[in-house]
Amino acid sequence: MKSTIPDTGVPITPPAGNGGDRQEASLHGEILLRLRDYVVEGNIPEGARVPERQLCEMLGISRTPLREALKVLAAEGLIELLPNRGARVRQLSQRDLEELFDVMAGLESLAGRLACEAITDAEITAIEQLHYEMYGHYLHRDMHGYFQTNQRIHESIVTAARNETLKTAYANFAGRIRRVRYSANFARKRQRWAEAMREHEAILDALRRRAGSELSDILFQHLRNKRTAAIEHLTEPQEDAPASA
Amino acid sequence: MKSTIPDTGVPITPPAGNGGDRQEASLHGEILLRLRDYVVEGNIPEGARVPERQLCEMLGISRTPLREALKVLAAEGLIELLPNRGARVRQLSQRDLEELFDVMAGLESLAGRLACEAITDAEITAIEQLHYEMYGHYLHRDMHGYFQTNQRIHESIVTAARNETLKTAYANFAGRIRRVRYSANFARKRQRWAEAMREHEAILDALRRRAGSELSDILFQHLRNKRTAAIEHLTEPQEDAPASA
DNA sequence: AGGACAAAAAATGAATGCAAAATAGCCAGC
DNA sequence: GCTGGCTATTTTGCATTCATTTTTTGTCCT
Repeated sequence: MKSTIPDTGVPITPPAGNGGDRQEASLHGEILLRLRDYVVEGNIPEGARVPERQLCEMLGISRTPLREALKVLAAEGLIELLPNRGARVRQLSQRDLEELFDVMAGLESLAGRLACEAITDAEITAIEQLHYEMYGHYLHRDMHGYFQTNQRIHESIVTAARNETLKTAYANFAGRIRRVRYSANFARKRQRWAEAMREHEAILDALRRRAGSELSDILFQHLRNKRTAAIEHLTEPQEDAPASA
Repeated sequence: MKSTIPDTGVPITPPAGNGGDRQEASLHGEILLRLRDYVVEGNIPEGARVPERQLCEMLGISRTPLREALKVLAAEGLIELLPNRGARVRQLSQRDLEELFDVMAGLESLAGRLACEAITDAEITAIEQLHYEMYGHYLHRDMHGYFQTNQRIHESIVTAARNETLKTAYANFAGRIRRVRYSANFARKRQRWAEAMREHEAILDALRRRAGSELSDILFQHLRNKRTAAIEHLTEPQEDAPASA
């Protein structure tokens, strides 16, 4: 008994309906987007075998476009394709996660450096706004809000870098990590909070001064610390009160 | 007149023969590798339309595995897939190239930083060796040799970073740029040479001292300068010729 | 002669069919 | 009772086929 997928009827979306608004003419493109989200959101257990047949039924399509989508997801590193053995959700070892975090750190570090060359005062103001908002979440111990705002800040920096290639790569790696995040549902350790806030202050400061190489350093360290916290959390899942109420 | 591909009989390899030694069981994987090389090496003119039928005949396969490979190449950014209009070799604008170079700079900068944490004395010695070899090419005005050795040095640094994820991403972006390099066949400007050599000295120095954040900075600047030279070369293809106008 | 429309040809997108490989199920033998 | 080998079923990989869409070409009208 495999029980490949925790099937709940029609998990992804109604097979027929043109669900998402995302403009994507081709069927295979539509499938790709849906499957990617489906995998990223952690709906398939790690390392689970995913028979094409089953996915086809779920999505209401034939195998051809599905297989095309699978190949792309494999190239993106979300799943792996064993020859003659089908697709499995890629299992990330701790080492893989460390590597991913480091690459993310490098990309954000780069984003900060580039942002300093191109960012407008208005954009900085917007980020300051987010920063204060995040500080509010911090004071209210609102982890979820904090986390979301934090993510928006980092995305703003990447956007300010004015580099679509970077942005795409960033989104790709972020997806791979997010998959784990959804599954493990790890949150930041409380004790990291104060430290992270201080680091964010420094980030803003360097950004205001357009100190590219300095910001680059700070961002790398910031992400490195994040990495450490995340890895520790994975090996020791229990941490002070996790769920926000 | 379409003349989509500069067809020379059977351009890629004999359709039947198991050409490459690269172990890749599946046909689609084999196709992917061959097609990628074929595109990277610039055998297809920019923006040229590539009828699937023609590629199928070239490769001696049916359309199914070919289309799978095309989807992957599109995801990698080497080609683009227009709906119902087939695949075209992705045309890189000057802006695209700038972005790519910057991302490469970011990745190498990251590689340098990580390398400082993990590199062994033996690896540093090996890089020093390459450095001297490169210096020899520089003295002999051997651009080709210089270029190759230079590439090996940068690859050594990426390898020393001990991060397979980074290495894969690096290879991907390098491929996209190489495609242009093959096509445009641009080389370094002579006047950049001396400067580049000095920068390499500084790279080695920082590496020896394991000064991660410093090396990160130097590498980024080094690649940035490379970018400037490359872009200038694209707009003004003449080498050494009076850059004035 | 030039342009617009229409039909034919070709190319793409997706579905189906078929062969090979892998998995599982089963029986015999130890 | 367990292991080892053999067969049946499932699943993957690729080729082929069918349905649209696009592109080309030919013709007619102005």
